[in-house]
Amino acid sequence: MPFTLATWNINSVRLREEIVLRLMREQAPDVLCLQECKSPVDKIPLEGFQALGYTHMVARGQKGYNGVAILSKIPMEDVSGYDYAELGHARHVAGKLANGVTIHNFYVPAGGDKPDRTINEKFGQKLDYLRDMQAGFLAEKPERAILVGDLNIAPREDDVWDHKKLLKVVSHTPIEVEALAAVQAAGDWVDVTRADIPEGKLYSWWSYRSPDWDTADKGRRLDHVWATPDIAGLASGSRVVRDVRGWEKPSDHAPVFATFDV
DNA sequence: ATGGTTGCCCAGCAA
Repeated sequence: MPFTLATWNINSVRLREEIVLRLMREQAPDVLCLQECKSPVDKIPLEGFQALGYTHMVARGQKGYNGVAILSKIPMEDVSGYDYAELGHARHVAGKLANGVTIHNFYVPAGGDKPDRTINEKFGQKLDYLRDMQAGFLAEKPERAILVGDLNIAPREDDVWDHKKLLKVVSHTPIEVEALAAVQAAGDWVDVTRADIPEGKLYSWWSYRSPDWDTADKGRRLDHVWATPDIAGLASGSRVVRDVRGWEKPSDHAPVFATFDV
């Protein structure tokens, strides 16, 4: 049975409950992975989600910051949660679906403004987090797994609006791109979005600070869908639903979708 | 080089 999955940095699930419901109604992914819920787990507004068929959830939360959740129409078991870099942040949750596929949902640290760990502790935390992800996947090779989330790195030149201008901007620096490539190699992860859409500019995030985000189109592809080689070939239909960035009271991220015929 | 916006919750940090 094929299922469709979406990943979306929601930037407060409580403030944006209405547009989560709208996405569920209009796009109806079977599995919806959220990041930056900014809510304790017991304060996530579940009633409306359940009424639309999303009766299963695994989540990690904290007050005010971070927070990840997987909402699913498919039964799902809570399988683990990593605290990479030992930050004490709610940045990872995983669920094993009844079809045997494990979903890892990550919110990688953004890394602050300056791409230099000697003067910016947050950048060091981001690199440490990526290093620990790499070690984790080397220690335990994932199988029949999908990794999604806001990885806060746009790896390719065509994942950003201007490669040269962003080489020293956190999210597109060579050291981050290399660290992300090491994570990907450690788990043999296939970049499903770029396997489906190999050519051309593709973004999933546009800053709130750009007044005319759609026309200016100074975006970055920070949100990713990866899969292990045993199921990556079953993926299709990848897309960024860009319109969502223009909905009322939007998140600064648009959701990324893929379908897996497992 | 700076400031541009938003969310948390009411100051200032994080993104």
